[in-house]
Amino acid sequence: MKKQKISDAVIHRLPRYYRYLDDLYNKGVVRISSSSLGDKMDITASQIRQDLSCFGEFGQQGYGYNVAELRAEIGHILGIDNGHRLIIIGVGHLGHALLQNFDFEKVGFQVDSAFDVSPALVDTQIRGVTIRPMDQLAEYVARYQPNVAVLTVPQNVAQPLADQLIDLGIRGFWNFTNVELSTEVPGVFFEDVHFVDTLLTLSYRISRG
Amino acid sequence: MKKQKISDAVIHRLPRYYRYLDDLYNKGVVRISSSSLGDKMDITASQIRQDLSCFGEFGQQGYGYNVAELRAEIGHILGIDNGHRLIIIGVGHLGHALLQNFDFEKVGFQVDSAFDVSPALVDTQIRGVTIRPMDQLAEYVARYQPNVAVLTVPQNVAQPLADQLIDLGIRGFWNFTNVELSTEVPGVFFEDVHFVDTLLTLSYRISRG
DNA sequence: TAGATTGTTAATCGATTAACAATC
DNA sequence: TAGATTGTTAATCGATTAACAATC
Repeated sequence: MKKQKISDAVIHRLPRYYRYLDDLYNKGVVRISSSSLGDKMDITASQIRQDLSCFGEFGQQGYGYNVAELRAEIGHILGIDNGHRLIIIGVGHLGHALLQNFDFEKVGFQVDSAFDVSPALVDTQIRGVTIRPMDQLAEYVARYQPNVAVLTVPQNVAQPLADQLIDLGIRGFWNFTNVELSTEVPGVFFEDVHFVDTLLTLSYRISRG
Repeated sequence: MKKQKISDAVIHRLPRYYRYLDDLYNKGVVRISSSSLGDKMDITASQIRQDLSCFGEFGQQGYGYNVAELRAEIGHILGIDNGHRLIIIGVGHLGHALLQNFDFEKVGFQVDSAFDVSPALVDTQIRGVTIRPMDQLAEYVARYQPNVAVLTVPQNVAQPLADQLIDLGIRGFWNFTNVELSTEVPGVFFEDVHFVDTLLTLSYRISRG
């Protein structure tokens, strides 16, 4: 096992490994070799072994990898068992879609609460999560200390809101607004989901492909 | 200008360039140099110039780039002016969110129609787009020949639906289901939006950061 | 045991950065 | 003109692939 900085390229492949292993696991597959996993995922066996070697030794010569075990190991590397607690800010159509359909528990996140400005939504529940008014946000975060916030709010309020939440202790942002967020505070991470970028990539490919 | 295969790394930076240039354009900025754009975007001036050189010469020595012009050029490279026409399949919370909030026109896509199985939704309109029943999908696509489909449907129907739509002429898929789609047919492109992957990346970072 | 497959080192390939002549 | 900044070539850096000894 090499102990060094993990490259972004490797980090971005980890969730994909996890998805494939989870799928194999659910199908009851017991073992898999790097080469057959590579075939499925359309990458080289070498790359899989090289990637995994950043984190430890999970296989066995002549056998390959135990699916359940490797799935659990990668889940652990990804922090799935770290008990993250999150809040959803903005329960418009998108926030609603996430609350209703996204399986947060499966990837180790507990949804503590949701917040919205709309009086019609406040005090209603979606899938057991209570929607609270925005003006209770600061107090709530200060008291219950969730560590992640999902931002499904209008663009213009995103950065000031993030700044406020960072002060209150939020350390991760799953950002669905179309602006890139940033902060000077160390140890805070943003994951920006830019819908526009992926649609434009598609546009590029069908235009030139 | 080098004429060769454009790498994925470059392609994935193009939408981000476009976003920044669009922002500068809207702010009325007239010119920008590769170094000041690099500062804003937190990448090197060299990389910007190298990337752009794949597609042509858009700057001027001693001056830099004209913002409006470069924005238009990159938009053109991305195929924004190609008159893409798309349909949305599945008008649950997510499909609804896209229909209601996403500015398709701004990136060169016209929303022709939407489809859903729910009788309650059929024949209603969202932002001027009529929702049609799923059993009219094949006939509609065959007749009106849209080229892109947005998939916001349950996982298990995604691949067979995609296969059917490819037969009918769809060439690009903006796929929001959590499965990776594929096809043998050449010239068909999938852009998978894996929410799970980005949330897991965030989990990794806050767990180790 | 023999065959299969790992983890790791070395080789290759590609992407990023630096440098600079050309020139607006 | 002098200063600024491009487009491009060369140098560097990092990521992917290949190869193979170790070993289950």
